[in-house]
Amino acid sequence: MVEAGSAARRGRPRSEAARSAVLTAAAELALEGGPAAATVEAIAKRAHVSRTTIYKWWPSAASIVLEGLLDAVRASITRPSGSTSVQALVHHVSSLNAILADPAVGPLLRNVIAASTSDPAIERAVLDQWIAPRRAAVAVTLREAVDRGELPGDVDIEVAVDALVSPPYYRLVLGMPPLAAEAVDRLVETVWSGCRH
Amino acid sequence: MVEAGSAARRGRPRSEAARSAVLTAAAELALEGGPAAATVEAIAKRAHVSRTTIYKWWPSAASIVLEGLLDAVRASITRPSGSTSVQALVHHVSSLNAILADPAVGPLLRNVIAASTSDPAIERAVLDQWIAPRRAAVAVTLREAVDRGELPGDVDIEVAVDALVSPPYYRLVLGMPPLAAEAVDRLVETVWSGCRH
Amino acid sequence: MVEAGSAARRGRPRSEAARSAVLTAAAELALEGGPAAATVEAIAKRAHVSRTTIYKWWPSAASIVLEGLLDAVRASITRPSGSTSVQALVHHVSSLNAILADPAVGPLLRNVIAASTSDPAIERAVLDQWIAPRRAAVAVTLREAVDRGELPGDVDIEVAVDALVSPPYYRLVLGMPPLAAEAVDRLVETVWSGCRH
Amino acid sequence: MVEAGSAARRGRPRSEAARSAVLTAAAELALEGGPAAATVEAIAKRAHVSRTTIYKWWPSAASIVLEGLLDAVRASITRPSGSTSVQALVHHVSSLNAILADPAVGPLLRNVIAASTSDPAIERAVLDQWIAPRRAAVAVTLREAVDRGELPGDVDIEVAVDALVSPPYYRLVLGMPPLAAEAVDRLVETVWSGCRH
DNA sequence: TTCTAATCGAGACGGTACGTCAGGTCTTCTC
DNA sequence: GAGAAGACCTGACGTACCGTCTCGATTAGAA
Repeated sequence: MVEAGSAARRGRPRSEAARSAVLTAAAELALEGGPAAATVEAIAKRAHVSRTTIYKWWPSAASIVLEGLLDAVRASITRPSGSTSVQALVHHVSSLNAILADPAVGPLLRNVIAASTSDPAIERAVLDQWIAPRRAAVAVTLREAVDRGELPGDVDIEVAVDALVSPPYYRLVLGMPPLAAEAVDRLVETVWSGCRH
Repeated sequence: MVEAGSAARRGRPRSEAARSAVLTAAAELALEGGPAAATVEAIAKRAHVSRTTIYKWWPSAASIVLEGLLDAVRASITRPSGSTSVQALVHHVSSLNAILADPAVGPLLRNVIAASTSDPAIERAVLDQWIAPRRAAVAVTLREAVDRGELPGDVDIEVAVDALVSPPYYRLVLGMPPLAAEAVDRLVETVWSGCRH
Repeated sequence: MVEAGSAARRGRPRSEAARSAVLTAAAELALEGGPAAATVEAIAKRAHVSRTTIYKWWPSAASIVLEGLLDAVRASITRPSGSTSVQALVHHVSSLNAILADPAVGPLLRNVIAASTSDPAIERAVLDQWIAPRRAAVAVTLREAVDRGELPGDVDIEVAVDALVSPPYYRLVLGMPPLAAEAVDRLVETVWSGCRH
Repeated sequence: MVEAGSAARRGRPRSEAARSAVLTAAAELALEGGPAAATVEAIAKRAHVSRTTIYKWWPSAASIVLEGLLDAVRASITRPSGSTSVQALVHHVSSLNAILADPAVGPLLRNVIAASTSDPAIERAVLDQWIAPRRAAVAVTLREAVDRGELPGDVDIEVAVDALVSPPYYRLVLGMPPLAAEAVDRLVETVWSGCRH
């Protein structure tokens, strides 16, 4: 999709100012007034960008919010070097929980997840670009623990990942209060020791 | 909402036929065409009921779907007598998972949860009438296990409930495949033994 | 199209206020700013009527202008009793010329004729409801003159009608100055005596 | 607009291929799909020319159609030498009628006339470059007849011209069937003898 | 031969209006 | 008084063209 260096491109280049204004406006509107407020029309007006330009680059308002979200939390999956498996898991789940509890991120993600119900493209993007990499990070940590003999070889990784990452999403999506930090610790400990029999 | 016997009521009584036709039409439309298809307009047309009547009794299309949902799975929370704690938990989580995986229920609930994002009334109703009773059933079972000494007294019930019930919702809402029956078994076993240290 | 007395009609009746506000607004806009100004959007705004209501009753902006035009000049075809054939023809052509030269009518008709180029429905309506009755009035007068022996029996009525009524339209549509009253007199005299050989 | 010989112009010269491709494409589109089809966008696409180029040379789609029209029928006004006045008039009106009835010309002219309603530049061009020369040819013939004593000196030339040339335009613009050849003959005879008293 | 001036093509952009859809409200008549 | 029918307003949708604006590529005469 992106040319390698030289590639001369004809025509007027895309306006980066317009793109970022749209992303910002969408996020602000969604945070202020909920998903219903982030219409293409309102975004265009606030971003001082024409509606046609928006439709040229994005298929729906939800896709704009999603792109802004992915931009904002890009590279937020880190694994602390020199730590025990449990510490690594706590780090993963804690940072996931923190992101979802962040008042500037959680509501946006909730909107996007709601939109994914009626828009397969959004659903795919959420799964591929948001869910999958985060599940993978947890799964890798668990598999390394199995390799090191810390966990038995018959552990069902998928089930363990589900138990670890579901609660923050569940609470976000249903409008329940987010997990406290200590609750996250207990959750990880419970699942970890449950995996060891 | 429903009066007790005596009140006599003047005028034409509410049509039960209209109510059930509306609920059925809403469910069918939502299953056939997703959330976007279950508009008040379409429901009215399919149910052969006037739009005015619908607006008189329900505030939104989502509330109709929710009411139909609650009608359909009323009294679906049962606890098998004469069973071990683990068996009871497996029963609870399995039946929850089965309901959410049911192609006639899951999509509807997913719609309603999506609608709860932008409608506080729906959010409240989902929490109070759907989520709370099911969490309570699991929590009661866990507390009984603590009382019987099967689990230590310092178990964090809320965390354990989260770990047990979140995965089916998480998978439903994100459009992932539902948990297999054996995965449910392993999930309960993992959390149960994790709670025992 | 309209029911005779009894018919009782269910539902909210059509708003006559809205209809006339739309017709007035369309005429005003078309007179002020030319055909390009009389958009459905602008008409709706000026008439304080919603766009949807307009689309419910009219298929296009031009059809609104046309309806207003037909309303305004309804029953404008009269034939003076007790007059010679030539006087009757002068009357017909003069009043046609006056209407087309009327600054409150001519421009509107010109707009509608322009719209008829790209809209067959408008074209049909103009021919049937505007052109045909006026041609018929002239043709009747000519045929009566033939019957009375004032004109020979082999006169080509259609050709004579064309010669009499075309010039005012021609001048209107091309933006030329309208015919003066005396020019109309001379036109009728010329065609009349030309028909007598 | 056109340079006097020598001037030599620097820079890339205007592409004649582009010009004629645009004129052809505009005519084809207008004939196929009516005035609404001949948009600048569609013309550009069919002519394989960029929109910018079109806007550089023409102010509107209608002006393109008009230019093509004038190109096509240039020098179509001829007067047959050695003929009576009536024959010359019949020749003029017949060829005008034939041009307007030509399925490759009439619809285009009708489009352009419609566009003249909302575009003063088009209106001017139509009057100056299309209408005026044709009226002049007829008027000259009539004046020669007066000079030769075939017509009385008090003939109103303008009125006579109107009566002769209006009908074909009138019928074209309103979508009526064109005049038959014999009808043209009768029209000229009627007006001619009407002018002689 | 390089400059320089004009063209042409490609495509992004801000706009305006389109015609449609759904949400809600209101008015009238019927059961 | 409930319900049906239907007119109405509001607001957003996604699309089509408009006319303007950068760009780069091309083509010639002029320095």
